[in-house]
Amino acid sequence: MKNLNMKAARAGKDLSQQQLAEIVGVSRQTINAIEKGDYNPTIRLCIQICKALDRTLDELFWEE
Amino acid sequence: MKNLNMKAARAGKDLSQQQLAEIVGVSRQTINAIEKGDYNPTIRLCIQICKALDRTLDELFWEE
DNA sequence: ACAAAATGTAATATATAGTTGACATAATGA
DNA sequence: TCATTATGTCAACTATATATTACATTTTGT
Repeated sequence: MKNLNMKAARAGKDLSQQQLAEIVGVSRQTINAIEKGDYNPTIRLCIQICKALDRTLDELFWEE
Repeated sequence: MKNLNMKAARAGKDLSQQQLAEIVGVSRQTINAIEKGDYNPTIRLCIQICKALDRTLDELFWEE
């Protein structure tokens, strides 16, 4: 399922997928795939993304 | 680094590594490795573990 | 309308998450 | 003390997260 929280938080920081990818040290495609929701990143990458976007794990990655 | 929060939460539910592994559908070695801290589980597994232990991602997996 | 940037999406390759089986030691209870 | 269960750890395997390259489409600014 799509990660719209992450997309919104990234937009709120005015970062492109490319820019976020560079900050957290992964490829643009990885960021794209996570937002698109068709895969399952590692917790360390999630934590990196949270720190880059000033959000918590629960805010960006929790799902019921 | 060791995940003592997870170890404590599991103890609080009186579950063995084996039992938790069965609940979340991974091997006992995987649970052991996560608690021992020498690797990087996927977010979906983290969420499964959180649900099994009635904790949130931030409570069990956030790290400064 | 045009150009540039951002995003979506393949295919192939590599690193590593997670499995399986096995064995050793530590902890627990009868 | 003895048997059982829980935990730690290793080696070899399989599945999948992530990289790289490439190209198409959509968005944005002028």
